[in-house]
Amino acid sequence: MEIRNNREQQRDDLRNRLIAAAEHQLADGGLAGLKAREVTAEAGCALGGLYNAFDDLDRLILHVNLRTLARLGQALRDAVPMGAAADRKMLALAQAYVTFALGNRKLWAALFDHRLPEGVETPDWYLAAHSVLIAEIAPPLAALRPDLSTEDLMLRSKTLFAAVHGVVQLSLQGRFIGAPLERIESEVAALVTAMTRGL
Amino acid sequence: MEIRNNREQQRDDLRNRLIAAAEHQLADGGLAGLKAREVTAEAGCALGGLYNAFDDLDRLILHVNLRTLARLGQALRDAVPMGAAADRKMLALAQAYVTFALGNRKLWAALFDHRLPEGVETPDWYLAAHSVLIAEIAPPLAALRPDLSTEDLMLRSKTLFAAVHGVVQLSLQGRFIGAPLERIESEVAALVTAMTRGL
DNA sequence: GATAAATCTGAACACTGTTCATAAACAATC
DNA sequence: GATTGTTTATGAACAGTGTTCAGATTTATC
Repeated sequence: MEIRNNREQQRDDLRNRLIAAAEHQLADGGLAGLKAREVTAEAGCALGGLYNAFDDLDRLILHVNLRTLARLGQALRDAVPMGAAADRKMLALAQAYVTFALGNRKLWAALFDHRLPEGVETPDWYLAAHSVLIAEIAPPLAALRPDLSTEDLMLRSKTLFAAVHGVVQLSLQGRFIGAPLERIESEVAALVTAMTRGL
Repeated sequence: MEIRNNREQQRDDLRNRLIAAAEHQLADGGLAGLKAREVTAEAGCALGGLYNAFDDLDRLILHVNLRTLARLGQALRDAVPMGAAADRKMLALAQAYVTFALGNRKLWAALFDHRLPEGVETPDWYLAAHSVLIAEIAPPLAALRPDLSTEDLMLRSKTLFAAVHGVVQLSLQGRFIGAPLERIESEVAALVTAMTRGL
């Protein structure tokens, strides 16, 4: 039988409550607003309970980010118009990324602002979860750039993502040299068009 | 006479010693490694002295970043080859940016990782200091893209910087979807070339 | 029910940034 | 050069963190 005994159920329950509470606090107050005491209060357990369920606050944040990445991945997959031309797909992906960032600002920021302490290496399952960021880019890019080898295609997909991300990030930061919000989409579109144009 | 009395001299001395100490700690251990007690110890003053010289640690970090921006601005200005074609100038600028980031990783990271607490608005002098990031881009871009209006030219300069920055940042972060270090320069070059190609 | 193992609890700890009463140093005036 | 008022320096104390851990509680197994 696969009866998960009460222990495991409660353990998973608590973990999920903690993740949900942390997600809530993170979406509200950003990384700086995430407090162990507030999270455990909202999750309905004692302060120490957090450290039975997770190694530390950083690991809990990683799990929140995991959820955010899953939602972002879904949004990107949903955004690709079936049967459309490759350049249309690319533009749709970029726009979906902008839309997600704008609609989930604090959680999206946590994805890129959070840092593990020096010397602590990122778990593999967390690294792997980031593949959603470029998974949808490679296929249409391959159609637009048949001159690229598989390896170069992967690299260029990462570069294209990073470039779009940079524009969105500096713009949403809103303090330095980013584009004003109402022009992000058009600037990103120009960037994507330039990068996907063949030789 | 412009005899700056002893008070002002000592005050400026202390401020400079604090900035230098903070820069040192920041270059060593990043933002997370900057501690008020270590900084004041290295600067040779009591803990409270920091709060006579600066409002708080955040403001001290802003002053360190100001220095970093000045050095970065100088590096970028030095990188533009006089009399070269505009596209060469653009590539030289991008490469200089990569080189600076690689050679000043923690201080460069502090430029973009540091956040003021919510509700505290960034001082104008700090915002203004960021103009060095795009100052050298606009002139060669104007030559390459005579079709752009002055306003669009500024916006596109920011976008181009942000795109290059995104690639460098995600690569140096080294954990997600960035290019491997040895390929950053070529990817950035491809990005710049694509973005500066005229219509 | 008895026993052993896992889990929960929250007081205590270590380490932060920041404040503030007090002391010291300085500048101005006579 | 003594007096006086102002500025600056000091570091103990404070408030807010994340994290630990000995003891209490719950759960699973026999």
